[in-house]
Amino acid sequence: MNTSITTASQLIKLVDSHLKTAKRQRKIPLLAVIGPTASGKTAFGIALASHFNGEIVSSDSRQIYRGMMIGTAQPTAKEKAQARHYLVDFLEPDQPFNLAEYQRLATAKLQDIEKRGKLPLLVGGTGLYISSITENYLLPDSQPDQELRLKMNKLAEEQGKEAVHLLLEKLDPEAAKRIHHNNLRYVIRALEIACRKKKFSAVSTAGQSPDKSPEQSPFYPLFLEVRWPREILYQRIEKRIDQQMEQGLLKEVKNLLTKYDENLPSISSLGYRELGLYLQDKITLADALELFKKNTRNFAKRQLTWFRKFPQVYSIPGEALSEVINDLLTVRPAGTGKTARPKEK
RNA sequence: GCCGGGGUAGCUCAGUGGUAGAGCGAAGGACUGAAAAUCCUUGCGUCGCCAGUCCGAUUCUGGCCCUCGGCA
Repeated sequence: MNTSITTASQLIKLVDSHLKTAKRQRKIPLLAVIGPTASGKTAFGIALASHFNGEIVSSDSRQIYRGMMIGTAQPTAKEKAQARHYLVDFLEPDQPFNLAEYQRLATAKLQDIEKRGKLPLLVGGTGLYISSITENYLLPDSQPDQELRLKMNKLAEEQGKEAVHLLLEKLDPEAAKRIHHNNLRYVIRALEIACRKKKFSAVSTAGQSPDKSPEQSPFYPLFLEVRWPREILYQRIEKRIDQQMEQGLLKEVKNLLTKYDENLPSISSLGYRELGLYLQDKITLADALELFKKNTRNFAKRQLTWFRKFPQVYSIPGEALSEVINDLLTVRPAGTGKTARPKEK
């Protein structure tokens, strides 16, 4: 289901009623601002936070890294002054990070915000991270195993990806059926889980598909999606990349590459990878920018695919966004906290 | 104006007397510990226009239009 919201008053009404329902259900209300890259989530999130007395937890897998402010479009200092942000700009680019850790950190932060009487917001475009919170993923008890990953990657190189998939077929036929043999990354992860289950077979539920339990989630999310016509979105992506270049993205990338390995997940983010190719003289700057833009468009498309599966989403047409933001920021007289959520108990 | 190359999918091009394909792009999809990652699926388009030959032409012939290169 999908409903369109075009004015601030509609939005305020919607949020107020959502807060009431959450209270009735004894859950923590959560505003989840979603949308593809360059759709305007950051500004929208800040306006919501400011209007509803909220604080923002990022659900962006790349804004977590330090020293990557331009390329990942982290909130600026000015924006951070308008609303508190968490899980942004806090991790060195060579530090490992993963879904489980995100889920743990984000959950704790969101709960903490609520305890302090503020409204928690989740703002960002990483579908997997969002879902892990809003759908309450129950992650399998299986740590990443770097040694196994290396071994399996080597096996794939020597004997082909099918060889690795064949291994999975023996250990977990169900998972093997679900995962395409070319998707080496997924196959290896499934092997990690399968090996773990084998060791602790007493408690395993073999071959079960991944689990979630939204009913038992502590949160009651309201999805707000910023939506643009496809062509306009692509124009915005192009424009933003040009702006990032003007802000000195090339210098930022250069700086990171002198310190870090180009194969790190952080450094292989959009823009960093393409500009890295240019800095290594492998392609021209014009080609790098074109590739950067194309890859970003493709990424936006994947994000949209992910968001389509959320059951109930309220969409704000991009054309109406700036007025909504403006109204959110002006409706509430500054400092009175008049429309702030009343604290229960 | 003359000589030559070419006009086929959004782009670059391959190809055949029985109405066509590859790469790129694009679109759609999957996704539970690397996720801005990783992976899967999808190609009827007046084969430049008009006429002729032929059972049949995108493929051959003629004319026209357009385009690129060379010479003027």
